[in-house]
Amino acid sequence: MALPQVRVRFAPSPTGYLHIGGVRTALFNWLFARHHGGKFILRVDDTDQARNVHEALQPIMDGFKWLGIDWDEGPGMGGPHAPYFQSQRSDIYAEAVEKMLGDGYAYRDFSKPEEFAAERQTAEKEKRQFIYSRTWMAETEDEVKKFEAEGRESVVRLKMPREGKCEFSDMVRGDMSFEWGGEQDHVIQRKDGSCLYHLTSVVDDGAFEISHVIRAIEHLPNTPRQIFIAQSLGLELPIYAHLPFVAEPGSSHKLSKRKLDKYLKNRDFKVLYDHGENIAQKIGYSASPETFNPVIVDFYREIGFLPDAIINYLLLLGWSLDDKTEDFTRAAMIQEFSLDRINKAPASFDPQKLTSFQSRYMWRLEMKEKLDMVLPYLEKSGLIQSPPTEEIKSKVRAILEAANERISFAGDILDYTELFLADDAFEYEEKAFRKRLVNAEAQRDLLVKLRNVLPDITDFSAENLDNYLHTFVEREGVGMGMIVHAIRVAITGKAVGFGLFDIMSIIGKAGCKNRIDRALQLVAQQQ
RNA sequence: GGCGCGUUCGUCUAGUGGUCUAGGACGCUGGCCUCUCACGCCGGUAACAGGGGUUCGACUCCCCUACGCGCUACCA
Repeated sequence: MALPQVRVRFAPSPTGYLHIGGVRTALFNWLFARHHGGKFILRVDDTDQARNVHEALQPIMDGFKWLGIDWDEGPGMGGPHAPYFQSQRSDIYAEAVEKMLGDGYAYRDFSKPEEFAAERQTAEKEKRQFIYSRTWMAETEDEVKKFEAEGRESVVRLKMPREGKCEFSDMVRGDMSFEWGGEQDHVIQRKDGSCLYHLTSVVDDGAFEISHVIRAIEHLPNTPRQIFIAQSLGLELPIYAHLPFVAEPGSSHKLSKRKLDKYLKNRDFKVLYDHGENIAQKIGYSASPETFNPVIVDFYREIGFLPDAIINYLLLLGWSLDDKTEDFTRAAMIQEFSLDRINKAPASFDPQKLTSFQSRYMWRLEMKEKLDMVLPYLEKSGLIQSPPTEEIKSKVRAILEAANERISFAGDILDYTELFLADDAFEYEEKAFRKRLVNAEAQRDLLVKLRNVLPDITDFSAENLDNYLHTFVEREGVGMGMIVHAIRVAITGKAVGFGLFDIMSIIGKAGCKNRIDRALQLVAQQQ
């Protein structure tokens, strides 16, 4: 069987944000297209909200661009089947509706909404399946005139078959079979002439020559009526593949951006969110829950995630190559991706695992790339000048080298603000200060001794400081632990951090002296 | 209610009738390393939803039940 040209699409409705679940669906489409050398098309499903489409679409396109998911046809790209906005294709849909009407696959329905609803309610009350009586169906001109004379208005409904089965094969689910009789006469055109999703989607899939429809599982029950529309219009059917949805962390509910409050009760989710919020605060980013939310791609961009880490994580959410491979470059995932290794069960979004991918990707980065990622955060927070001087850059480079795996998100560089603030401007953590300085007399005395010999140290490299301090404690007849903590707190204000000798070297001799003096002074004040 | 889909460690998953006393990863956890934290290394914890079949043999095939989710819109 020769595979036709692969053409797939992702059809977002412009909502103003890019949802992580949507990215996963788009990713699978994109990978499938790239794997087969086909086309990935972006179509804008804006039949409902014609207003502000541009504004609402921009974040979605920006998100995809950032993630490196590019489209061959669609907004900003054009293409042989333009326009790619459904709001600009009404004539095409109207024509399709006329054709279906003419061929008897659809009919004008003059029922009033309340009449139709009444029928449905009756059926529900009697606990039987609702099937429209078609009492107000008009198929001839005379019938139309008769109903119009009564002052009725019409919509166009599908004239669904009521017998037999709709059978099709799904590339993820296998063979599917639905009773036609279970289907409703869905409305495809409103009385104002605008068309509904099922119609527009099928018409466009046909027009764009979509070969494979890869979408979320919630569309599976919609498939029979879409097949009916496609067949009525004489369109070739695409091959369907329905993806399991992305669920909330630790639950089987579909991930939704509206339930942020609820997700924050999940520990792992909250950890990620708080981490992000902390960074956002330091760079003065106003965190609106509309977009600053771990369900939305913008969140990750703001706090310094790597697109590749997100993509790699998402790839494995419902797909796997084998029992061990986890790291995929773009080239590798394009090479290996196939629909038949997609899982059937919903996959729940795990913030911890995403974070672990991010950390690994971050650690592996070349120094230059890491530096480029991190500098904007220092600039935005006002800790360094913009653009940074070479001197600052080499300082940041030294910090990155020393901090190493401690930086997982680019914004984590802001955990080391004390290394950029003036010697008398950073703050001391109260608890650490008390424990390591105020209530540690012996250690403090050692610190004083060290401070006094500080000017004698000519080589302030980390390596030499290491040697020097080891000799120093040896001479004093104590362990390293006796001096290290006091120094750390005195010069950084914190109880934890990366290697002390690195920190000292980065702060420099004068800085260390100033900071130790300041700390000792503060201790004196407290006593 | 009807129809449909799904169900392996807490989570992502491997597994297509015997190689499974079920493998990997994240997490959690014990230890080592060590100036703290992190990294790293070594070890541990933990799963086939339940019940019936089919079969010499079932995580794998069939049926039922339970649970979860979705669709059943003049939303997409």
